[in-house]
Amino acid sequence: MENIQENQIKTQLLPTYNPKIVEDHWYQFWIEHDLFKARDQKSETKPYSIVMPPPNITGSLHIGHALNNTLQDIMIRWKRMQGYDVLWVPGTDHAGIATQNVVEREIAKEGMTRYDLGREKFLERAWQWREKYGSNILNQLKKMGCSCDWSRLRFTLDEGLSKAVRKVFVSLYQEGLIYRSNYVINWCPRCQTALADIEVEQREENALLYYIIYPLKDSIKEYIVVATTRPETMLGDTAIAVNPNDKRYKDYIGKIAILPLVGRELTIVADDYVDPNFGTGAVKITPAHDLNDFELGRRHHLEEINILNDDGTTNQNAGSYANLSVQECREKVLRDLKEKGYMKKIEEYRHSLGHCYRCDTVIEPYLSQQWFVKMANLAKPAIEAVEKGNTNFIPKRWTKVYYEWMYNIKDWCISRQLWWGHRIPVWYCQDCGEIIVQVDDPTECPKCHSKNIVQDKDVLDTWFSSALWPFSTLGWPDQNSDLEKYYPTSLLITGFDIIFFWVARMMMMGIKFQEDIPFRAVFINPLIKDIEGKKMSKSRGNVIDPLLMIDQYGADALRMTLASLTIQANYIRLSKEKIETFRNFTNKIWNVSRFCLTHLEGFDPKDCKIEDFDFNLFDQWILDQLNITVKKVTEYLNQYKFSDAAMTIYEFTWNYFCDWYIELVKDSLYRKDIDKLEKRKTQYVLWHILDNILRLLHPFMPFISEEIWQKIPHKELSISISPWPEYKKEKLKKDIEEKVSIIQGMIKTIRNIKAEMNIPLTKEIDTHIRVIKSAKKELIQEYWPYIKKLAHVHSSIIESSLEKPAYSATGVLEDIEIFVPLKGVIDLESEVQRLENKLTKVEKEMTLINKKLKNIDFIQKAPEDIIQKERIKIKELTDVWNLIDKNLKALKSL
RNA sequence: GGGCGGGUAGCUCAGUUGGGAGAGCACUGGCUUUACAAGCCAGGGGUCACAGGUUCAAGCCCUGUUCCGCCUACCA
Repeated sequence: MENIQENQIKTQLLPTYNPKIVEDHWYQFWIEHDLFKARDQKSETKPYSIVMPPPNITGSLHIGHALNNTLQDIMIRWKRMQGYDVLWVPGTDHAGIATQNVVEREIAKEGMTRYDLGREKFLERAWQWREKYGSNILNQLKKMGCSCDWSRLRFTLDEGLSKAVRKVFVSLYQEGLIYRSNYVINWCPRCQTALADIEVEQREENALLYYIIYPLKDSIKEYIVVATTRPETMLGDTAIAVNPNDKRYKDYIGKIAILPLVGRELTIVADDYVDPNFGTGAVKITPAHDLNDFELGRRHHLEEINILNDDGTTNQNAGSYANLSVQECREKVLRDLKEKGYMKKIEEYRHSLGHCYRCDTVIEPYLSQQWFVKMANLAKPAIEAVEKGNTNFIPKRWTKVYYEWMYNIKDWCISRQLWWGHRIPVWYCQDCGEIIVQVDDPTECPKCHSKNIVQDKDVLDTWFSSALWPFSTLGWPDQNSDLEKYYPTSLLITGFDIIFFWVARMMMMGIKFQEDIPFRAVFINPLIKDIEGKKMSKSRGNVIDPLLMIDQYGADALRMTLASLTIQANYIRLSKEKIETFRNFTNKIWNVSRFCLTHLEGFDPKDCKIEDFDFNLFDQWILDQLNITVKKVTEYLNQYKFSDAAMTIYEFTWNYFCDWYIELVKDSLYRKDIDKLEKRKTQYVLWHILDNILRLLHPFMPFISEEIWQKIPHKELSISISPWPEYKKEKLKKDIEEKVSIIQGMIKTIRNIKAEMNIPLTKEIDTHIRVIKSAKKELIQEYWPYIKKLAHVHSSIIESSLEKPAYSATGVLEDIEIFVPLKGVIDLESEVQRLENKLTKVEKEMTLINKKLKNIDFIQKAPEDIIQKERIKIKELTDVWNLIDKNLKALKSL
């Protein structure tokens, strides 16, 4: 607390806002006072909960995290201010492959592989690494101002979460929804593990299509030609397939072909899978290295020959081609085929190739024994939940993406040949062959009581534990009040790239194990690209580092920028310049607050009786505008329109409060002879508006709003637990806005004349104002001091009838004429030109409206109020035109 | 092949039910106006991709065309 006060003295007078001496202090303050902590089951308060998409422990905060967590924090802080019992669960993900890669690289520096260390020692190293670096990203989130409940921090490999993983696995296994099978899966030879389909990135590449001659047995002349992009896989061929309706090959079906270089006999089979129009219409079949071939092989009971080792080199099944990398093997096979005359031709070809999403290595389809989850039945209720609207995607179009994947869902390969992760809770009895699947580690085989049991070597896909995140983090499977109170969570915010990986799987697991959806809404935030629309990447050198931006501009500026960009699109473009805009905004807030603070000296809202105050036109106007702003911002946040919400506050603060209200009240604030009550009233409005701006701003810009709010009179300990401004439904006085707009119009018109006549704004001038309507005349007279001040006018005549001074410039506002006598100063020609330009503008508008009004169909068919509007418009424009024209003629006759 | 998103000011983008084209940045001119030059004041700038249709009225609804981006699919 002392620190903070010292700090306030330091910052009080600085003319520019310095986030560096403010941000850490307030974060510490919030933490010290437990302001981010959710209540508990005893609290009756309505809950609002979000579970954070857990960043990888290997990760460092990038701009995508910054956006995602800013949006969550906005919602969380907003709901907290609205009085909800708010819970934002933070946590990290153990990231199987990524972490293992990092630790392997580390021990490689010591000249070792993980196999040198052994599983146990390797895992020790991995945990050490995690202890040392695994919280980096969480500390970076604190820099962002994220108001997570750190007392509920979770990690996917925690004891509790691991228990949840085991319980889910065992339960799904017992239900027959998890099974073990030999299947062609995606194999990353570098990571040496299986990958799920969606972990493979397809990319189009230039390749070659090789046409290879396969001779027929018992025939010297006849042969069959097959086309392939992966010639080395021929070593695992066990058949050739043709389409049964392909006349060209009718006589070949059932015959035997000889595999070149190897000599293996291949049956020629008929199958509908083969497209007669592609290649030669004949396909080599390699069941162990191609999914389609595998399935065809099963239909025709073909032999499955695996020619690869786990590391992607060829095994003994490749014969004389053994112990080569795929590339080396391909080269050797091609060389030999050409040499021996088996290569018919080679064509250039473009096709898509799978790459590992973690290390980009080319994926090999690979036959191996893996664990799978049966998805179809799990998907069904998860689809229904969205169809019924129990869970809503925002923007809505993402529902289609979700459905598309869910309808075509395939079984999920969940075993990974890694060491870092949740080890599969399956044990095999070495004596009787029993398979033991249970939550707790067994000590003996339940069937034969042998102690000779070994656990499955594999670990589970990281996403398997992530899928449980919304309930495992809340304490499941332990009976626990958090789960009861905060599940289903209120909202999930994430990127569209993990709708399949994560959102869909959480939906399925949540519904399966909690019998309820995991979240009521899913907001899909856009992905950030650079200003040219290119993806940010280290190799391109176009990354914007959020921590650097915080250092340069402050966390608030970054957050507000990100919020202001968050429209409901797929991509948004970010640049430093955009952040600068909002850094400037923080400075604007800082300075208007400095202004307010100097005028709030000695002010205490407790001394105020609002009934005693006589709010003038501008007071009422700014209070109304604030009220409208509160309504808009609240509605926008309700609809997750972050950009609109942010920009509405921005506009009110800058364009209404700073540009107009502050300027309008300055005079009375500086006046020495001001009435005490009058002064207190003005102070009250200043305080009230500023206080509300800060509270509206707090979810977006938590630091600066707290810093300033603590300096103005306030009740609560922190702005973060002060109430969100409420919209007051009372009818606004209709004429207030109209009156203010006339006064603003007068000021702007005079300023415009000055600017266009090259007169400095601050040069005092005289004006003659002709205003016929007495109500308007009185209005202008009443508020003349304000117009005089803001437009820098020296003296004025305001009459319903007066002569236009001969040598003068003219401004027209509706039916009001403003003359600025400029004898000796005015350049007649340029004033004529100026008025003519204005006339042209008005004429253009009039033409459009006249066209409408002359259209009989319009008069007959358009609604009355629309027609009326147009008539009023044309009347006003005509008046303005006449006035300008009259003055123009007068000028010309001089 | 299938699907989705988008083409509005020089740039980045708003524009909810059809009814006077907006913002930020950039640009131009002026300003030592006592909170702020990270500022203040004033201003210029758009055939709303193209073609057709519905309508009294279309940036918005419908059809077609075109260009860009993304996702997805087992054509070897």
